[in-house]
Amino acid sequence: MTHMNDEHILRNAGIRITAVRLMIWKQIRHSLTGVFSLSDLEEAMPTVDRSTLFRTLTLLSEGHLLHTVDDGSGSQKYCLCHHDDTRQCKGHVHLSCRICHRTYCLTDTTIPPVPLPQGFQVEETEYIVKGICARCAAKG
Amino acid sequence: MTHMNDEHILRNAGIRITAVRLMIWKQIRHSLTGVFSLSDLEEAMPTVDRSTLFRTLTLLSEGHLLHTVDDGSGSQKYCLCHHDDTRQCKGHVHLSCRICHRTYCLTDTTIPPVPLPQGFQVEETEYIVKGICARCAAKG
DNA sequence: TTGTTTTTGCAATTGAGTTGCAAAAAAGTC
DNA sequence: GACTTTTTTGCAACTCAATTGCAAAAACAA
Repeated sequence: MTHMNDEHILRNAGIRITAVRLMIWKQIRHSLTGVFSLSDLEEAMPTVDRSTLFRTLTLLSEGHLLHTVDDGSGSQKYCLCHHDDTRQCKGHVHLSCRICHRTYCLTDTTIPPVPLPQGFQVEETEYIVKGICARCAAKG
Repeated sequence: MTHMNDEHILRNAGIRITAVRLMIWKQIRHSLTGVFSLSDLEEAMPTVDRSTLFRTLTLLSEGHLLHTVDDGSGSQKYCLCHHDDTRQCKGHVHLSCRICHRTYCLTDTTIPPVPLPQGFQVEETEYIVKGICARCAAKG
């Protein structure tokens, strides 16, 4: 966790500041919890155009302020990094709920390695547990 | 592996036989290797309509003759089961190549378990290693 | 056969992601 | 500050895979 303010964080990631970008970043950092999709963000910020949101998410990901999560739902998800830089926080397990379609980060559960065939160059590993989350299971 | 013929396999899975379904099943069983997408199947069988292929894939999956693979590419993949029933062969690791977009099944590499939070009901687990496959790495 | 149900092919729709382009905003220059 | 250049934004349009409604064709049943 950092004590930098939002402007500093963006600038530090090499992202030029604009009113819209700052607004989007603040929304993500302060209001969206856990893993979210472009649609979630769109819903939270109906005044900003989808393409702008999309481009900003891409920018934030490239700046390593967000990381992308493939939860197997077919739609790209994003996740705020708990470190200053996503490169320090990759490789943890995600839970994906079939009922509420929420995806949860198990930030502290790192992905156990497996033996891989010779010659395959690993870039990224996803470990997704699909099922029913505690909240939905409780409801019935 | 089974010594049943194709008709028997389908009937056994509770799928009614039609000429088209049999043709699709034979194509998958005898000609498509590894993990494939609807588009791959479409390409291999241009005379059959995409919606029919799609509905048949769904049917085969529901009958546990195929299993679905989320390789994070955004498009659904399918994989022929090496057992008679997909329920016996879930939970192995997949490799996904960023260059050729092929997905490989590591049939014998089971997914190592991780500790999960109380209350989450697991239904399925995906372990996907993304990167560059040996073939593409060799090319350059 | 004839009538009923299921399956298929076509066309259309959905939904997420993505792009081209002109207007608006920001940055740079005098 | 005024003017020019560059970047960003919003709109509309497009792509691509998945999915559905519906009428015709095929399979099944009596």
